[in-house]
Amino acid sequence: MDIKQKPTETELEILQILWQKGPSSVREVNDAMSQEKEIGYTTTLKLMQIMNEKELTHRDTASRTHIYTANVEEEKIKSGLLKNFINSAYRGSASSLVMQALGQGKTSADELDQIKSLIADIENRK
Amino acid sequence: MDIKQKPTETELEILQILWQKGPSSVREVNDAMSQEKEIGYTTTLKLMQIMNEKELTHRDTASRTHIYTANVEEEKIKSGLLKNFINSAYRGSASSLVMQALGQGKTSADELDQIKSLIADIENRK
DNA sequence: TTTTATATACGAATACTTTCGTAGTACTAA
DNA sequence: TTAGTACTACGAAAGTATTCGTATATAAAA
Repeated sequence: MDIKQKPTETELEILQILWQKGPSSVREVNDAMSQEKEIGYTTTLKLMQIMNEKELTHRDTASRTHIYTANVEEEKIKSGLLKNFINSAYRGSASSLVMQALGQGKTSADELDQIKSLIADIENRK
Repeated sequence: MDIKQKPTETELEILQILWQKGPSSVREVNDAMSQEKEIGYTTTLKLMQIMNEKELTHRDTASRTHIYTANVEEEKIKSGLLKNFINSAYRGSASSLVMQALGQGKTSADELDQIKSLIADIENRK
C-alpha cells in the first residue's frame, strides 16, 4: 500500500477536528480553528483541498457544501508521529519520553492508575 | 529572559549530536549526520551558522576550525518540544501519550520498573 | 614553492507550508 | 428579478527550512 506522509502541523489540527467531530464542512472546521487562532476561511478551504489531494481526507461533493471526512486512522497517524518524535527527540527511547511526560506533574491520580494497570498488563503478557 | 524558539527538525538533530558528543567541529557534526542520511558539508556548515545566529549554539573561533557548543539546555528544549507535541497530537493529554508510548511494546522490564517507581514517587508526593 | 586538502562565508536556488485575493457560481431573501 | 450571502477553485504571494555552489583563505604535503 501507499505510505502516507506525515501531516504538517496545520493539517494535524484539521485532522484532530475531523476525528473529534466527524464529517464536517469547511465552515465547521474553520469555526473550530478560529477558536484557537485567527485564520481566514479561504485559508482553511485551501488547506483542506490540499489534504484531499494528498488523500488525508475524503470528501463528499454531492451538495454544494462539501463534506470532508478524515481518510487516515487516528491511531496510525499518532503512532507514526510518536515514533518519529521519540526518534528525533529521545534518540529512540520511549521510556525516557514517558519519564519526562510524567514528570511534568499534570497527570491525575486516575490517569496514573490507568497507566499502572497498563504496565501490569504488559508485564503479565510476557 | 529570552524565549528560545523551537528548533527545526534538522537543528534538533544537530543539537542531539552536540549534546551527546560535546563541543564539536562542523566536520565532526557532519560526519555524524552522514551516518543517518546524505548531507553536504556546506549544508551542515550553513545550518550551524544559522543556529549560531539564533543562539542555539555558541562557537569558539580561536582556531581555524571553529568549535561549536550547544547553548540551550537539553532538558528545557525537550520539555518544550514534548509539551508542544502533547498539545498538537494528544490534545494536551500527557497520559494518553504515555499509554500509546508504552503500548508500542518496546519497553524493557527494567524501564517499566523505573517508570513504576517514578509513578510511586509522584503518588507519594501528594 | 607549488599543489592539494580543508576551512569559513555567504548568496541564492529549491522546496515546503501557510495565507490570501479574486473570480465564478449557487442559493436565499427582499 | 435583484441584491446579498455563502460556497468552491485556484493562482500566487509570503514565510520558513534546507541545500548547494562559489569565492576565498589557511594549512599541510609534495
